[in-house]
Amino acid sequence: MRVFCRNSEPVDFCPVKDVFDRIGNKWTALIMLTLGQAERPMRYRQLHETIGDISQKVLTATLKNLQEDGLVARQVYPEVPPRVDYSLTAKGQSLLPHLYSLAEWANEHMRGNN
Amino acid sequence: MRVFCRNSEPVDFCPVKDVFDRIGNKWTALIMLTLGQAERPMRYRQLHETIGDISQKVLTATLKNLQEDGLVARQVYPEVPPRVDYSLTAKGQSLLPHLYSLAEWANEHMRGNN
DNA sequence: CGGGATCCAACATGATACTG
DNA sequence: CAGTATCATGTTGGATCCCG
Repeated sequence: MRVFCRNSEPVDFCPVKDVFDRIGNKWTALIMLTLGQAERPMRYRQLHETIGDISQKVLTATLKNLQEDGLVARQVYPEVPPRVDYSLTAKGQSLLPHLYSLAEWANEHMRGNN
Repeated sequence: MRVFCRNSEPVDFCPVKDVFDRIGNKWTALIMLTLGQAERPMRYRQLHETIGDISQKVLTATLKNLQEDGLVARQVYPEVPPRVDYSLTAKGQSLLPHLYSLAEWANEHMRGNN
């Protein structure tokens, strides 16, 4: 099965391009790994503090995209103050091993030249 | 081995973030897969025609980055008209399987929602 | 607490024309 | 042929303030 595309045969879907379009931004992969490593769902603030440098706006937007892609589940509790939990969906978990192996590759081959 | 990072322990190197910083742009992964699938080195124009939509400027810049990261080798032949061949280095080839598995994941999980 | 709204700087990408 | 130079535009990410 061809997972990339050529110009000669016009395609509607180019797996390698599309997946990087989705998860190739600055924070997506790190957010997913962070959620994947937690045993339980994480609250918004917990996620924000764990990741660290990310701005509220971008964290919120990235989580929203992940939710739309079906990779992350968002659970709202009708409490005051509000509480929102985030966790990986089954689909999100299925992506995790690939992110890990990429990260491991980087750990072995990219130290020092960054 | 931890391949992602936390804010609590300041790190100089965050594999998952850094690898996506490098190969997470619009064309890098597709270029690598294209080079990886060819048996022989590819000329600049050949690469350009195979990829299709990419502009000259971006193709040149991306190849330059790949070269600086040691993922792609650039061979110049002192001919007229000039001839330049591109191929994956061993390091570049070692990344290939991870790109493939990501693309395969996309092929199975992302069709239709793009 | 978990955002939304706004404004802005930086960067990535693209179109076009030109060149050794 | 394989680029470079320039200009224009789109997109991303961040800072700040505000709100239920």
